[in-house]
Amino acid sequence: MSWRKDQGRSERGYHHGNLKEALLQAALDLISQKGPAGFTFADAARMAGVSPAAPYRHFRDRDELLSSIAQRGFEQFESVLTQAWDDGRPDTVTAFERVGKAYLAFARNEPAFYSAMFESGIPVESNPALMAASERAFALIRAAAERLAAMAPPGVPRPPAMMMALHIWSMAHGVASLFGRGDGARRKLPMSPDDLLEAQVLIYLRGLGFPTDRRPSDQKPSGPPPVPPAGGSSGPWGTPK
Amino acid sequence: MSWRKDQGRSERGYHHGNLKEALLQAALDLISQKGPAGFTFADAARMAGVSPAAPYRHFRDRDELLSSIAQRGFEQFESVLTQAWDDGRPDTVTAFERVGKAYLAFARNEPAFYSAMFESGIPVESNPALMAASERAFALIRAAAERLAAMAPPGVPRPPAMMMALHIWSMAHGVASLFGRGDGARRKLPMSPDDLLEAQVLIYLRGLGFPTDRRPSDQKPSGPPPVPPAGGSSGPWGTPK
DNA sequence: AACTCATGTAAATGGCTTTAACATGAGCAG
DNA sequence: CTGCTCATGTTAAAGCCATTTACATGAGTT
Repeated sequence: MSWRKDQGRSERGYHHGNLKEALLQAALDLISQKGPAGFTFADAARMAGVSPAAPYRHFRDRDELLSSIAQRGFEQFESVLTQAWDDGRPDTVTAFERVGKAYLAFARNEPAFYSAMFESGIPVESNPALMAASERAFALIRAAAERLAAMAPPGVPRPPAMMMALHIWSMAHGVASLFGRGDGARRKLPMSPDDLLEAQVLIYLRGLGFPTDRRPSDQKPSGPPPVPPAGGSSGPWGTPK
Repeated sequence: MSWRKDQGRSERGYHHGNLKEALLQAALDLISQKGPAGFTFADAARMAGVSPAAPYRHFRDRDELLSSIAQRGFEQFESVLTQAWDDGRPDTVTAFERVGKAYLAFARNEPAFYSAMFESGIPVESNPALMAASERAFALIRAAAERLAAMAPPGVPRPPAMMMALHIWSMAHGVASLFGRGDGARRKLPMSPDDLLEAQVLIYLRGLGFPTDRRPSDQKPSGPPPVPPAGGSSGPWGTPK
């Protein structure tokens, strides 16, 4: 299977054979190097070994390529989050935290995707497919929030799952975009972005009345844990770790 | 005072007289219209009524102009937050919420500044003046967090103010950049960004053990309010408002 | 073998960025 | 008032991009 164009160099007939993929990959590389702004259509073409006009056979324009990348990004994002969620196993809170870490890991490991998705300035709502992909990703977060909300302690008004989902997303996105980028993060922190987010989410959940000492105590809100006395000896922020 | 170049039109000698300011203003307009990416140096020059090369007498290049704008943005930002904080009057929690609203208002009303500050891709750390301005703005948030932390309920480990500040900033930035932009916000919400953030912060503070029923009960943690039973009848999210 | 259509290329247009050489005129020295 | 000088503008030009149009290639089909 190595007979076709090997590395876009000399060996390649008139036709590339897989240009669309090559362009997406090239763009991804370029974006991770120079940001979504620095990326140029011509560069991607050059990197794929074709003329500057060739990409137009596969993408209406530069923005469409960017949109495609963002869309793929959302798809991978959804996939990654779904795996992390693992349908709430072994228990809802643990799984939820895993999702948070997966979120940050994605932002860190796939800065190109992440910036295409959230910082490229492309109008998400203008592209139905893109928006659908985006919503599928968010749906995972919402589903997880739903499960969390369902195990809210009894006797208190149950928090709207949608609101929780939006809050969680905001926290994750806030941490990721302020501190968690692979690009050598913008600012110095007293703790890792992962820890920062984890503490934040735990505090938030505690604020909703959830027990946050994480045990497989799921599905069993029988013993009324009304509210953990707000910080035993193991708060969400340990001693200077 | 209206004799000088009035609107960059015909009446203007060889020299503009105030080009630097005019360029900054023009860039600001352009960015708010087309985003930090769509903004072009040449456009700004045109808008100011000068040749495309003129701006180079005032800014090394396009990026320096962007940095200048970001810096001014941070300065205004700091000013706005400082006013909102009002040194914690009438009480810490109220003032704190005002800061949150001011944060979102800034992002909404000054999208050009906000995107130059957080989404233009300019490396903050490379420009000392810019970074300093950024840190002064953050210092305000940290100072407020410090005050909040100081009034933490007794008997529980006091949360690190720095961590709180980072958390609050993440929440505000997360909400602002996901939902709170003037550009017709990216997604539909069941509640306003302001309410979303307020609820989030309240839940978070409650998670830290703070009383969140907001009264001028400051400075007076005498009557031990250990923890409000996590959601009386007035949770941070009212009935569908 | 001839056809056709997707996929590439070449060349041209129009912008933008940036630089270099030149022009203006505002402020200051005499 | 007369000149000088330097900050501030202008023109012109090089080099890069995006995008379009006309043309070329060749893979798959008939």
